[in-house]
Amino acid sequence: MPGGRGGGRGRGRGQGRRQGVMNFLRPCLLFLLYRGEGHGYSLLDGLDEFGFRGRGIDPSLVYRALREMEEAGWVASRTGEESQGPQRRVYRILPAGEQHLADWIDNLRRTRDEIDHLVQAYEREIGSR
Amino acid sequence: MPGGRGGGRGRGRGQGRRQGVMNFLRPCLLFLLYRGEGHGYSLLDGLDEFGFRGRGIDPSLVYRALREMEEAGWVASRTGEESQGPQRRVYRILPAGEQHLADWIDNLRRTRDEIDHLVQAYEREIGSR
DNA sequence: TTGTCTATTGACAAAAAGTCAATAGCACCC
DNA sequence: GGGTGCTATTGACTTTTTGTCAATAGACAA
Repeated sequence: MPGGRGGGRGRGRGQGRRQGVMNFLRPCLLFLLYRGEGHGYSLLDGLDEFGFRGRGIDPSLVYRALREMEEAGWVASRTGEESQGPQRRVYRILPAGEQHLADWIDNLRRTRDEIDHLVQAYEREIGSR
Repeated sequence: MPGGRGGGRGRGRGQGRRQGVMNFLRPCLLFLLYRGEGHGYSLLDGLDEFGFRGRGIDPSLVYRALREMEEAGWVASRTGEESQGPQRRVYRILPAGEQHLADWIDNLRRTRDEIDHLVQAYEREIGSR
């Protein structure tokens, strides 16, 4: 996603949107859950590995994504785990979510290859000038 | 862009949106113009190379993208070229557009690598189970 | 009580993307 | 001449996606 992986806050309300970032967020979250259950903020921290540096995304976006995936039946949650503040809502992946993740990874491979194709075509064009 | 590169028409008005597709469209168009000027429908056909199969995107989206890039100062157009129908509007890239394309390609490399990172992390996780 | 940190939810608003209508011009056929 | 099909472009309505920030809750410390 061109320009879609930048960090930092937007530039005011609704401007400078990083395109497709939520679209990458969901597979990242699903994968983190694949590795093990977690709650909102712990998953937010885990996103560091995928380019979302230093809580580089608004926490409410994480919660929205988790809620949507739960509504889709890919993950389930329970409340009750103690924390330093309010109780945590802990999410875990479901079999349907694992299947969806596998499909998503396939799509991501395809996407990666298509981006690569454009990059290489550009490099060839540059090299021939 | 997961699921965002599928072909074919959507499934009714506004449903089943292919996410981020316009976001990939613009660098593709800009690259095609980098290789040589063209008009709307010729560029639409040129997109075949990048996964937009068989005019796999609505022509009006191509024209919109071209218009926006012209407003941004990356490309310029002229009318007057004869066709089998109405006159064509032929687009060509400008120096600002070439610079923007170079930046965009850099971003795309980064995006490709970030997607690859997730894919590989998933494969490692699968392999260790 | 106030401040800070963890933790979650929600709603408004802007941006991005999709569909399809409308129009124009040429060639060909009946 | 009128109709059809193809090339070619523009536009507007609608839906979907994404970002910001407000609000609330609970624990702990000063």
